Amino acid sequence: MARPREFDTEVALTDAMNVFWQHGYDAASLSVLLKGMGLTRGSLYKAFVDKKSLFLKVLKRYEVEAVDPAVALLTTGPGDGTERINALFNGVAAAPRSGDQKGCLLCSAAAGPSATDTDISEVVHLQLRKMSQGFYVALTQSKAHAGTKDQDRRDLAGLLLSQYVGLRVMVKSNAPIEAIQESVDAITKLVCRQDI
Amino acid sequence: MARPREFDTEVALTDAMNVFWQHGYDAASLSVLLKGMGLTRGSLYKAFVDKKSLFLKVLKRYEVEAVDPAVALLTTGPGDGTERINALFNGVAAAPRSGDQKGCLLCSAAAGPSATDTDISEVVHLQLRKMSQGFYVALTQSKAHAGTKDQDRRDLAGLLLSQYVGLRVMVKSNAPIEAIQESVDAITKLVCRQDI
DNA sequence: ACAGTTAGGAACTGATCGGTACAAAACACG
DNA sequence: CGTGTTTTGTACCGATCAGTTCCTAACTGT
Repeated sequence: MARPREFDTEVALTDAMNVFWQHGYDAASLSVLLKGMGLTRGSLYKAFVDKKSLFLKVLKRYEVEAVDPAVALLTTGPGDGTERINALFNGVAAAPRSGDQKGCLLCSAAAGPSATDTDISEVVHLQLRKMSQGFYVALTQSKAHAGTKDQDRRDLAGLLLSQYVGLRVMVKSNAPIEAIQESVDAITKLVCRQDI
Repeated sequence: MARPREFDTEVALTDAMNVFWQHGYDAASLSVLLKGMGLTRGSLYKAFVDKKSLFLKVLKRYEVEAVDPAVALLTTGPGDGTERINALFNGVAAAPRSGDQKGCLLCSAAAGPSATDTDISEVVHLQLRKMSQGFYVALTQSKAHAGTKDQDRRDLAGLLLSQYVGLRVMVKSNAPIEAIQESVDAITKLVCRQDI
């Protein structure tokens, strides 16, 4: 019944995700989004209601596309829990080296619209909590942290989360790579429980 | 000679700082700034050239008003270096408890305009580096880290910096206080070199 | 083939953005 | 008491913002 959509909403959502990822919520204007998604105003508003709704859908997409894989790496990835955490942070440090400075959509959302919009804030912290629990599981599955108290592992997971957010914010802010690398090196020593 | 200014530029700059601090660079529109600073368009542009120039002056002001005191706390504050670092992070966790969620102007600038504006980025990272060196000095003056390698202290200072940025971003993003507290508790254990 | 329904696309809306132009006002100096 | 200089306030600028309107195009079910 009726005229069918000429575009794939899933593809369009992925395109929108990349636009928001690169520009951030506010800076991703409608015209930029339309160009990036390859469709016109009428189509976008028909399919995605408005900008904020689109962004919330994009966040859900980001969860599937980026957060869940990161959590999977932490919880069921190869090697010891310690190695998985290191792998994650090494990935963060590696991105800017290869010219990727767009950081993390979730972290940018936390630093941006999450401050003033409760709907966005809710989704953001749900996903951040997911990450935190991923760290916790990784720590629990780490030989180096096997003997630690549960609360200590929980706190350390919280530390790793805010560390992750801080690092990705710094990457997006054009911080010198050495500053990023210092932090990652320290994290490595920390989770390996070397004497720092 | 000629008509004197009716306002104190230093006071106006402080008012502007508070507006940017609360709203962030982009969200602090001219009309919001004018209202917050208590002056009109003509006066603002005569005295501060344009919005970006005003923000750069505000950043310099923030350095004097917030960054330098924080660095001073870290480097010449009371007690051991470890205690000073703890004092700083406890302050970060205490802010949202008393309703202060505006975070850190510097960290918000890092997450915001620093990504696209090199002038702002330069100033931001100069001040962030200052913070990092503050952490380094505090670690060097800490009994618990007296025996560590210099590079380890440098790396740990980098970690503390990105931790600081991440925490203040999370505070501004309306993160639950427990999540903030977890991180701070972990930091405490870490800098006290307890077994975490 | 035609009616019903929905997508697409362009023109348009009012609001707001940062910034400018300019005249009136307020002072310092002679 | 002017005169020159600077500030102040307001009206205005074009650009852009997110969102709406509305007509046409394209399809489906009968």
